[in-house]
Amino acid sequence: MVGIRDVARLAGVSTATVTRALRGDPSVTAATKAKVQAAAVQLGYVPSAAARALSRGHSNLLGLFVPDIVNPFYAQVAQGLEDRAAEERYHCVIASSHLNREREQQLLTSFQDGTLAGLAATTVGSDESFAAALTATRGPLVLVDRRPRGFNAPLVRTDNRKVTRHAISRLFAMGHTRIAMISGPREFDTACQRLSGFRMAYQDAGSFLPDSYIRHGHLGEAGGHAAMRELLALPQVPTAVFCFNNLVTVGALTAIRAAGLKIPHDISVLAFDDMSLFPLVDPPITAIAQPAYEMGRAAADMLLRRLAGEQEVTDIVLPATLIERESLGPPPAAERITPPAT
Amino acid sequence: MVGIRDVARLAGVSTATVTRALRGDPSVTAATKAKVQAAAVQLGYVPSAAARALSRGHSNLLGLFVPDIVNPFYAQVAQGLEDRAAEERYHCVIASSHLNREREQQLLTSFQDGTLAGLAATTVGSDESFAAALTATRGPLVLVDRRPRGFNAPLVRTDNRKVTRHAISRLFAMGHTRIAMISGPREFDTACQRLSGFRMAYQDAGSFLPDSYIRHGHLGEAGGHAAMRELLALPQVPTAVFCFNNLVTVGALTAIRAAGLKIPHDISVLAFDDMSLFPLVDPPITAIAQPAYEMGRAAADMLLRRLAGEQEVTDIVLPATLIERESLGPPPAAERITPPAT
DNA sequence: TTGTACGCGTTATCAG
DNA sequence: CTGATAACGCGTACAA
Repeated sequence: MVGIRDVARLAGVSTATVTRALRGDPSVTAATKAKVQAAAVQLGYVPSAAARALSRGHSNLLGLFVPDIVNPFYAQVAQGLEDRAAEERYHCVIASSHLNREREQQLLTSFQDGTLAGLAATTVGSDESFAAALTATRGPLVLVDRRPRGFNAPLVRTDNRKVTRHAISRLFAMGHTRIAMISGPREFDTACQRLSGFRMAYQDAGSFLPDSYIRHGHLGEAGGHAAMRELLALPQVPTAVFCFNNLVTVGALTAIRAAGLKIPHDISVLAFDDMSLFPLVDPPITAIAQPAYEMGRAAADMLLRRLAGEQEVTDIVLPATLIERESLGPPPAAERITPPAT
Repeated sequence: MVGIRDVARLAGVSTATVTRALRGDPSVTAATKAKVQAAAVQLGYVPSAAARALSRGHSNLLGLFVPDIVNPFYAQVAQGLEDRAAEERYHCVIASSHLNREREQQLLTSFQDGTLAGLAATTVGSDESFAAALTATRGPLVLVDRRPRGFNAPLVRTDNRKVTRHAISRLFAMGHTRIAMISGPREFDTACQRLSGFRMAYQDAGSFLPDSYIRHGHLGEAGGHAAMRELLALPQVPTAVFCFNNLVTVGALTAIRAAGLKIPHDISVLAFDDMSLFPLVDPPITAIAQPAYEMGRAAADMLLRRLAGEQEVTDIVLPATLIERESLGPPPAAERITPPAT
């Protein structure tokens, strides 16, 4: 283990000078700097991260807590975060909570030990103890995608309501009157916002929205699948579905296929969150794409700024865009003739 | 910042006892242990990760270097690694190299500073300096998926040759005689192994394999796309294609679609690496699925074992499985009548 | 069983 | 511009 003292000795200077020289401190003669650097490379000296962290008071690690790194949306957020962090010589600790409270708590604890200089998180926990743990943290905190109740950390998100309203209006424009939504848990502000946009589109169209067309609390492929089955079992089957997120969409798609229905001929499908394979799906899926990568970058940026001393870090809202493919079409002919009861 | 001394004071013991009590050392009275724990929770004491790492000589962080965390294959590896690591209270630092040598070197340096206790990596670098850097590392190293030349670290991989040979034989059994392969870089041992299995299947079938049916050095969606276009421009268009990996498959699929060809009617497609959306693609893609999650777990396990003092850690080969869907079919009728010109 | 005291490798303060 | 030295917070021989 070659340490800073070895370098200092070889270069004929003090350890303090070594630090300064290596950090490029302007108050060091070019000559000394050269000597030190030469000694450092000759010895293959690399400063100890642990010692540095202990001395400086914080590490060069940014944390990212997400529900599931396998979900491409979060993987992209991670990529954005990492790329931005790398620019500042930071690295990323990525952890998946699987939407599990215990795991989240456990992760939080490991953050309290100062392993991380800052944390970007998409959490599910909204209970008191959780919020307390998250707030009583060592470094800056940034929320990604959604903000659970009781948190006041800055958030980076997309304009859920606006895009949703816009996208759903397209469906109405195509002649649909019976559009359903498979929504997420009521506690998710994202679910609320998307639902809000959905409702606004209904109002804009002057249509009536039966409660049964909104399936709350569905998450993941299984949730999407179950919700879609419920929807298909309704007396008045909807002619279009709006899915809360990518996984829910996949589940819904599977259910529709299992039921032997054709998209968009029998039913139209609109997804929130795009996926790289959506263009190749049968049929290509029309989706609302969130700028996941940019969200990750923005989160890292906010963290970095706070780490650099900046106090005023506020929410940032990024635009999502509707990517039109082929899963949206006019409602089935029969439906156009027989308007829905009620 | 509440430190160990505060806890010691409140509990009326020494710092040494605090450490021992908290670590569950058997040489501590149940009574003292209780006192200490009470004091610790009362004060909300959390040991500093940096101080601990400095003192113990290594952190509780495992590193994972992959080409691209957005690639679902690596995301699954990451998930497996993290899950296994979490069992041992380790966390994961994940970094994407984007197959970029410079970035890999940079990442390597940050590993040399002791940030990581161990490293699992899927690297591209095979040059001398890179190997040297990777070997002159602080903690144990495990290779995932492939081993570049010059490395002697243990590897966790799948039996590429065997599955490939098996899968390709299915194609021959269906009547194909003109099967092409879009392969990866020649330096990748994975490419060599899959190519080897491919060739063996050709031998088993007693068929002749023209050089033009093997496209070397293709990677990513762009690579797959380009290679597929070349294949489609051949005088004797192949009746089936085997794609090196998931991204290459996507690119090939896009090219086939752009050419207006139907799968499997006009051409059959076999993918290496499964993807969650393959069942929904038009048509559902038949793929060779690698146990990515298990590979990640295995890698973490090997690292953990070495960290626990075990010396004998050897390669581990996991089985891959062929998942049959609908992208494989008999060759076009015309082809069955007119055998390929040598 | 428990306490004392030192080491881990840097950084940063404060003289010079 | 450079050097000596005190933290940083924990783990652990060694002693009691």
